[in-house]
Amino acid sequence: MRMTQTFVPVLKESPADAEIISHKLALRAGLIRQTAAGIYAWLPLGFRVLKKIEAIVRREQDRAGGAELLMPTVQSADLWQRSGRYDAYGPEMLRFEDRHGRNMLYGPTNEEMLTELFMSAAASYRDLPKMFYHIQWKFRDERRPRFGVMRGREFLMKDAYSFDVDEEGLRRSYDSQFEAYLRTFAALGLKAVPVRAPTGPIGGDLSHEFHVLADTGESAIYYDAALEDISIDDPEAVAKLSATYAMEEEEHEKVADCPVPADRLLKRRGIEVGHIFAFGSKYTNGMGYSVQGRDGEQVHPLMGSYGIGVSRLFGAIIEACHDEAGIVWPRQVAPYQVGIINLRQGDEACDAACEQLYGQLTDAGVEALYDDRNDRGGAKFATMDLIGLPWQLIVGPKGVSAGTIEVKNRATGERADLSPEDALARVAA
RNA sequence: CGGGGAGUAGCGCAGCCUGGUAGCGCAUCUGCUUUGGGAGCAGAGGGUCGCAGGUUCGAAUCCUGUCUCCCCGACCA
Repeated sequence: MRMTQTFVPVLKESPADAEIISHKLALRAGLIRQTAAGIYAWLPLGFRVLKKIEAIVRREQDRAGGAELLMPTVQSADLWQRSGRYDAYGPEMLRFEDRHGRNMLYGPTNEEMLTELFMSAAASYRDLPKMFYHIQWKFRDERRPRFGVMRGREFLMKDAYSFDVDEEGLRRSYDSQFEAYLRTFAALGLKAVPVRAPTGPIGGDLSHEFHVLADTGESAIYYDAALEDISIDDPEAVAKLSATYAMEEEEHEKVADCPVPADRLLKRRGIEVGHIFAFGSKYTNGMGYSVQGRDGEQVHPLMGSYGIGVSRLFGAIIEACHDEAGIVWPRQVAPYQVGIINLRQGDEACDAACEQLYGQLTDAGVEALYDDRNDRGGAKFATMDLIGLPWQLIVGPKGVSAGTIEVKNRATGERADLSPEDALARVAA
């Protein structure tokens, strides 16, 4: 993509609305624009990142045996009245009427809908187990939206729902999501800590929150340093991790005797990006759904639900991956892998060198953003650092006449003057 | 929802107290000079001062109402 064809409205100064670094950078780098409190438009660059995050989440859900479907954003109130949550949910639920005066709502979650969809067609234990997921926009009318897309009212969420006949099955489903979460966050280039969570009003006895470590994170978490040594490739990783101490500050303070020796107890800040629950028969029982079991009796399937805040991850990644100059995208989610900076737009040799690089990268399937604007070098450097693509190819008259391209690694700052061939090989690796 | 703050050009802000028809920096446009880390000079364009009432000869400025946004707190992916 050429800079002159896309739309990357970068800002030198942070809009006064933004408070935290990820929000400021997302606005300054031209990734998002706020359109109302807690509601954002995703501009071309930001949208590419969001789609990449979503793709990684999807890949790991598929790997875990999830069946993807897509439920609507707008739901009817009846459904929620049947589960009893229409009144219980409170003003966080956005409610409205359609033209016929029917009560509708913009879905804050889909437990009711999915339960009804599946259970109305499942009659036997043979239909189980099942794991469904969808990635859809949701709306929760937060009292106070803040932190940009990390705490928006409209947000993109992956939510999965499992149905099992017995506790062992539920545990297997839960663990498969647990593992999928570990894989997802690792694939995004993030360090995430699974924290045992209080189950609260949802009930059940099994719940974990996943926190991405970032110095500016909202919550403090305490955990056993041993946790960092557990590899995701260890077949026992889930069991080991769930057995390792990790608690949010508030819960940690309630623990009388912390089982972790002081020298191994770490305190870090984190951003909650995922939450998984095993809540059993709450909905199937409440909504009167059962299947026929092996012995002929009717049983209420046991459910779990598993959420990942996809748009929140967007903010969390920036929060975890930036420096003074701007964003430093992990390769896996970068909107483009390579930025080409033409220092002398209009100079025949520079233009030709850039066009050739751009063409070769594109042909090789390497996503490249070519800054072909008629700007000065300084402005292009600042823009490229701000938007944080992993690699920069810097093309100037000196290098071109010497037959070299400067390659800069955004994360390390490392630079090298290479031949065009070597430069391409370097960034395509 | 309680407490606090803000709406003036695309962005950041001043002007308001002490009414007289709007200004600064960045950005934008034109020209010239520049060109390896957000260029210089000269010129130019752009604002119903959130909205609605009211007071006044006259309102960005004073009064009333209203809408929106932000921050702190309690709750959440």
